[in-house]
Amino acid sequence: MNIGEVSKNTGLPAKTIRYYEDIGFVTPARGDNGYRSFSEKDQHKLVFLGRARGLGFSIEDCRTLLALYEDQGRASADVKRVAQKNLTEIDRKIADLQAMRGTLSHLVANCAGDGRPDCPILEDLGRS
Amino acid sequence: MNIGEVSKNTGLPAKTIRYYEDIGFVTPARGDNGYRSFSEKDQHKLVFLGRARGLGFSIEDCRTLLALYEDQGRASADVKRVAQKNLTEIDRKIADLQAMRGTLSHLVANCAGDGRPDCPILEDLGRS
DNA sequence: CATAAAGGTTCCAGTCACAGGAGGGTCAAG
DNA sequence: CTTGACCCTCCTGTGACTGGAACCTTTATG
Repeated sequence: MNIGEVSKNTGLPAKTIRYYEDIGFVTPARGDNGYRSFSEKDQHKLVFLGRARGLGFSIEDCRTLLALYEDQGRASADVKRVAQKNLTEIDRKIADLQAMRGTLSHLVANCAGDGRPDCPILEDLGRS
Repeated sequence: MNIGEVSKNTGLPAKTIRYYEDIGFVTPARGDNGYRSFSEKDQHKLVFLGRARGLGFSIEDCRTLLALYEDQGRASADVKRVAQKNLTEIDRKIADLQAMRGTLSHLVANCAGDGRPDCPILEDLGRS
């Protein structure tokens, strides 16, 4: 398969797939014309990576997860630890955003949003 | 004031303050020794910026907000629009993270996390 | 058969908002 | 006089791609 078809099948942009090759996630064969030639296995790996990224795993975590995926002798504890760490990080990000949201929505609600210059949003940002 | 004191007062790293000068947020005077010399007003701007960044506004939005802050003839509608856009963006990010969290917490909860290789997390990522 | 569109290739630069570090100058205390 | 704490500029790196230039190959069409 050429990169375009794999892109369509996996939902990953061709640019991203080339990048994933660069960083060693896949090593597709090459045709006589220099075009990448992806196997089913390559494509399957890319689907795996797309899902892992979609769950917020970093590239380095994806590398770990992919290695575990291909290691039949893995311990599920190793997988769980990586996932748990990511989950904790996601919770932290959510909490940060909720805090921002709390303050910001309050300020927005109290701003008249008309032609006058008085604005509680700027007052809050500039309070001494 | 030297950059160190301003850093302490504002909570912003000196590196960040220099960066904010680079991008035109502040233009502190310079002493004969080449050191930056910050006025109260410079410091106040930096506090403003630190708060705005803390509420998730992008650098470009901060630029807009700072300009509005210093424009006595502003319309609060302009401020509100910027803030509302940021709020919408924050909500989108929260929703994305909540979706990840939902899937991931479910998978983590179902993973034994022991020495055996069977793992619902990898099974989900690798499903065909 | 010529050509044009669509797809492929590499390589370099840009994104965002800084952080780290090298290599140096300046200032206050002992 | 030296030591250590500041300060300066300039360059590079971060994460995970994305955009674009310049070029080659394949496929469809007149």
